[in-house]
Amino acid sequence: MKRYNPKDIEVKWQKWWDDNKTYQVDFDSPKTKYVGMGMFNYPSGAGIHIGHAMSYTVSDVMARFKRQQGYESYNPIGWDAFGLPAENYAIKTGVSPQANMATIIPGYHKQYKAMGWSNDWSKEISTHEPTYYKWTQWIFTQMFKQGLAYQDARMQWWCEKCQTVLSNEQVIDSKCWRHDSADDVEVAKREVKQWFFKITDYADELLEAIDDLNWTDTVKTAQKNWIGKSKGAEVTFAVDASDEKLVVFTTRPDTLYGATFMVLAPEHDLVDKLTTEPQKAEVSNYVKQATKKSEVERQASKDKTGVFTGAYATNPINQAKIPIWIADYVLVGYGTGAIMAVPAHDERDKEFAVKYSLPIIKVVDTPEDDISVEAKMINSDTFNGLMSSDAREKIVADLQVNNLAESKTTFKIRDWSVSRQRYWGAPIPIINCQKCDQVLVPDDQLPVVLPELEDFQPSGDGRSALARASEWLKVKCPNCGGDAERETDTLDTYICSSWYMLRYLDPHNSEAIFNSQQVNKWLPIDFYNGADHATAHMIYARFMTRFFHKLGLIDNPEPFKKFLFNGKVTAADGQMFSKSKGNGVDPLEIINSGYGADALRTYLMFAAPLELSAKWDAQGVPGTYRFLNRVWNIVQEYLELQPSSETNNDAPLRIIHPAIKKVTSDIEEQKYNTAIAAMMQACNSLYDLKAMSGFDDTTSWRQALESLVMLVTPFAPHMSEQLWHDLGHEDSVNKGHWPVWDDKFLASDTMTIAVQVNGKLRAEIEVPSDADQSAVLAAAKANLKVAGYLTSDPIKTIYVPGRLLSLVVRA
RNA sequence: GCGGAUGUGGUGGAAUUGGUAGACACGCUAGCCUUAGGAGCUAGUGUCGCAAGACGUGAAGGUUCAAGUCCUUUCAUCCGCACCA
Repeated sequence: MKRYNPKDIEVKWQKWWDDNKTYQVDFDSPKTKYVGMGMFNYPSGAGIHIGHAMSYTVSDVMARFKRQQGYESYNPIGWDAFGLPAENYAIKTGVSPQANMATIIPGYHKQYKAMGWSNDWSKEISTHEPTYYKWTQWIFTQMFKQGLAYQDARMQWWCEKCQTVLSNEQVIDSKCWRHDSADDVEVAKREVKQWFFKITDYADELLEAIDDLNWTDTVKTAQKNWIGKSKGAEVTFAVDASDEKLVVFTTRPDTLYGATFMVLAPEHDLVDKLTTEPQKAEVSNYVKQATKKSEVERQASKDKTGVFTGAYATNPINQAKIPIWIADYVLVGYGTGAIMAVPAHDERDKEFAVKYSLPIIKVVDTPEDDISVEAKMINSDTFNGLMSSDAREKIVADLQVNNLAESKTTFKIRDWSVSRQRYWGAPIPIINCQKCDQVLVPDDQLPVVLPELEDFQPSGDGRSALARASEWLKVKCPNCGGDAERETDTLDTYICSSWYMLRYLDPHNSEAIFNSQQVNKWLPIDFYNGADHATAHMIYARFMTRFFHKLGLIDNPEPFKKFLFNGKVTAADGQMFSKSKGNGVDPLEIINSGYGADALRTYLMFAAPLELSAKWDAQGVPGTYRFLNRVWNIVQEYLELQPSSETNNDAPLRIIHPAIKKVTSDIEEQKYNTAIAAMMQACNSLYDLKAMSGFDDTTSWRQALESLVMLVTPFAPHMSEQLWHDLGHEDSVNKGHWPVWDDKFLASDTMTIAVQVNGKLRAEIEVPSDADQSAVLAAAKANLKVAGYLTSDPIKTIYVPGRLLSLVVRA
């Protein structure tokens, strides 16, 4: 009998699929489209590890499943090639990132193909190719034209090692995400001119649309918190002995009578102007200290510190004079950078008031000052007795008459900082002209090609190595024709990865970013998964898609229909796989050791529910290997015996049809572990049946075995392709072959009913499937064991049809 | 601190959503078989107990004929966010 030997089979079918273009998608196909994909991969020298293998198999199974069901199913492939590691490697070795990618990416090809992923390689893209980043740059020009790209000097995180600014999410535990080991220093803030995309303009719609997304709740909540909408009001306070107005944001204008002092962020514009002469020294000292500290350092110690400015403000509601302080617990980037402090009803203000002996006035009559409880107003003049929610509206309305307040909504999300002072990225298509200021590179001159260099060290003045590419740098202003210089900043790689899914849908278009009609046909991405980036990347991709929607380029404002935030595979000790720890497991190791990709894929999908993270257990692969081996062997035995009896025995069908139903619905919901368990169970039952009655009834057996092969295909595509062909087929099982169950094979002749007496299981009885309650009851009473517990007639009888009979007797 | 999730045998995990807890695997034990193979087959494997039986889903209460599932309190672990006014 032919033995299961993955080594021979897998390579053979991988080649056959390539030759037959099995996974090549026809964008114009009349079939219903389906797109299943995992998150963009960043190609590093280390190659993929088991964690990647798990993630990409999840979407591959989905794409294969749909392809088998007859969809035109697309599993796209591409590389998020720009980014720091390749550049740092270039600085260290002198090997250009271009050359480096040219050797790294083929290694990925090898791994991806060995895993048996059904990618359409004819549509491969990479973000570092000018044919791609031409359009990344084009997006920048569109943002600029729409007023959504702007430059501004900001305090930015700066990593000394990277010589670049970092976004908030690239700062982890006060260290750079790339330099987070014990001997790396913490990042600090620096004022740098940065380009921003005005994602805040989209904050509201990005938030509103979340509820309708078919995504994991964790991700939806994380995005909501990230966007952080709060409704409140801006209230204007007059400043004593000054024309300046102090505007604060508050979510609780009803507590205005309880405002006993004001607090400005140390960076607030008015600090200098307001500070009185005697306080100047102390205030400037505090400001200096505060700005030197990183935001993370400030947050590390929650002790409230601050100093008095010497100035007073007038509360617009009751003309009370209250002192103005500065303190670093007020953040410059949120609201107006200034607050009215209501120590009676705010923990932070209270702590501050206690420390500096400032008055505390209670204005909402709540137990324990819990302001989230709805209660009546006190100490608030004419508003006393009102419910706080009513007072909230009334106070704003009253002040609004004199323009002293207005309803306002604020967001936590900040504009997206998109420029990086690095070489290995898409150059920002801007020309700086002394006369004309910032001028866009005209569309017909795109792409601005990244020049090849020999030295990749940042220039040291805060600019990238591009500042030394003098020939590239010098350019004529497209506006006035005078001498000008190119922008030396490049774009954040998050931009490259926020629109790639759209490019996948028209990857070779050289005339436009994509063809709208085609993208409209193929959007949204039906299935998307990944173990990271619940917020940043996923919000950016949504923002970008909405932007294209506004431009009229696409109909659908949301890119991803279904998003699965899957768990990670960690090392056996629970640690993350990482290059620095050197604990990565190369999938090729497992595959080449003889178990093959099919067993590895099946194990990874079987080990745990996908949203849970699982520990890598090398013992697990032999387990699924055994299962595949059993599927292989029973098919081979069937073929070898060439049975020819037609006995009308539908037993094999009664085993396989319930499995078809279960597997189909489980895969649809990405419950792969139970889908695989159901296949194992069916396979075991088929073995039992074979032991009992052999391959009785050839036709039923053939149907059962072919169905089993089809069911296994998404997980073990190579083995099942071989079996499919052994069973006499010449086409691919991977395309258009998914079994359909027939309800008539789901039911059996008898059913097992659990019988409980006084809530305890006492017996299981076998009754005909059509037995009604009285028949079941009679059968139960006839059961000796049950009868022994029935000391009297049941005073209560509960029957759950087909499952359980519960009898209650007096104790 | 806030938010989200998770807690079930020696291990990974099932459980039709209030209806037989431990499916399916891993591991382990015993036996069989052999063209000694990353084998295969048979039986067993929650705990206590010779058994009958009792107990058992982080802990403690509660509702119910019936609770892993619902309610109340509580503990632990993981992941986000973190002075957002």
